[in-house]
Amino acid sequence: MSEFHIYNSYTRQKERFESLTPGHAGLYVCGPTVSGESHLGHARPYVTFDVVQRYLKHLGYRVRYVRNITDAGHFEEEGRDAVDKVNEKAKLEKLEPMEMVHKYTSMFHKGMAMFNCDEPSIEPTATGHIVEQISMIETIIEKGFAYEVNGSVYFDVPKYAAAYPYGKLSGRVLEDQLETTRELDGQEEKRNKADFALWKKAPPEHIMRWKSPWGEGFPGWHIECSAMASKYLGETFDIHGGGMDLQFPHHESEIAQSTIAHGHPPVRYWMHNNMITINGKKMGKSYNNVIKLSELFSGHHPLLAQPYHPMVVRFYILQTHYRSTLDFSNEALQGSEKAFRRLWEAYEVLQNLAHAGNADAADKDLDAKVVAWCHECADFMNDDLNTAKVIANLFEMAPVINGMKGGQVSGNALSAATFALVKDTFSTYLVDILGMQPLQVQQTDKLDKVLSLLIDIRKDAKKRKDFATSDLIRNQLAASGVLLKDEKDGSVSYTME
RNA sequence: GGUCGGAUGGCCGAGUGGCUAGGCUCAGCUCUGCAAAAGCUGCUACAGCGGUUCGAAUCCGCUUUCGACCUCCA
Repeated sequence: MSEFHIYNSYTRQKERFESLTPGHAGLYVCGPTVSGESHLGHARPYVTFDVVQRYLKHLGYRVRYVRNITDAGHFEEEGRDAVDKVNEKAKLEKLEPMEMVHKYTSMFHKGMAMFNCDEPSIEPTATGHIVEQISMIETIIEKGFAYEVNGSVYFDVPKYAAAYPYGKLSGRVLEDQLETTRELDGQEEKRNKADFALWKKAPPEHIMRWKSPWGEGFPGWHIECSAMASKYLGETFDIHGGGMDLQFPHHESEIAQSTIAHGHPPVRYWMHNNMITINGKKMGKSYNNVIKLSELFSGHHPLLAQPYHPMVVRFYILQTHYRSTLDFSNEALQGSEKAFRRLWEAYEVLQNLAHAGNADAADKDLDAKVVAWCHECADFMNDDLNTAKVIANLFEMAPVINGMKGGQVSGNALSAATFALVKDTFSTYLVDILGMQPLQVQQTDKLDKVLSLLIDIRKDAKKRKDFATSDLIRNQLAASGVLLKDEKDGSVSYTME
């Protein structure tokens, strides 16, 4: 595809992306609830939409990327008491709510940085936008689609559904929702079971509470995203992203609220990433099968055979299409680690490779293939972000690059222009768009000098056929995580684990 | 129960009518003092049963089976 196409969850088909304001693109992604540490499952949407954002920039758009921090408002409905989720956890940990929110927000930011996710342009917090949320609720009440009961405000879903396509996004029928047998808090207050809360009255023990026209309380489940998205991206904006599990009720409610408040639907393209599963089951708090990011990076978890570098995880995620489920296993992660090491090394080899300078390709067939592989990368990205195929094409070129270094492919096989195209394709796609970084930390000069010394001693030993010494140096260094490699030309390189 | 989406080689995972996806593993070879790396070669699958078609992993139907959502969830 020669233009960017996105699978729109709302229409259930691929559509050509066309931004509302030429040259600009607005992207909103549902961010984390900072009442706990992020886990592997959370990494998927943030990596996915980081690539979306990077690709839009690559296409020349100026992107405003908004990702919220939910630091209040969502409440759990366990048992009879509706409690603010943030509030409850804070009590357990004997932390001030803001203290805990800060802690997990900070951890989240560190995790995102390790994944090399670009920071959003705006990262609004729910607690910082209570005024906007109240104002939006007032508008909905004025328009007659919400009602107040006992200090709480509910959205009138059946009334909305009579005039608008409620349930279209999530493929739901309102009648089914009305038959819910589950006992929910505040159910007796609602006019209809399908109604959802816009504002909840705070019980006395609730710490997080704000004054409102309806008394002291806190915002309902979904209003924060609608209020903040419209504030920073406009009443209609281009892309709204998030996990598939948010389609209902979260995103469906967002559409309903915004449609009433603003008179039209809020989002032009809905994008939903699929879940990460573990042993075939979704990774989620309710399944008790989560692997937290810190556990993933340290390897301290019963299900982990080893630690995994954030870049390995990122690569693993991008090797699969974002709308497919991705099953976790040590075997798969280990495979990705090896694969990524090989691909990145090919990229590094490419950086240091000199081309013969010939204008015409000596191997026309190979040259044509390589050119096609490079050009296809754009088509794959344009076809609903097929990062898996982009990576596959980069792998196709790895043997060519390594072969040019090792002598299996002659230095003039490709034309100078094609060689430059390969270099550009790798840095553009692997680094800029997929956002990959090296696994190794940059060595310090001092360490480099020490290693050079050891390498020289070993070279000398090899000359004297003193293999006992040369192998001792190599093996001891390997035990310390420094791997020596004898190159074909007699030089020695090293990599660090 | 309702709605939706899957079932691809030892493993992971692309792919909506015809062309070897790719990665990892494994085996053999080349190179190498040995090793590692790299290169080459091999392993050719689409849950089952019908149907449409010159031709189906890909379209249709049925069966089996797994999962997601319907409740906070990325």
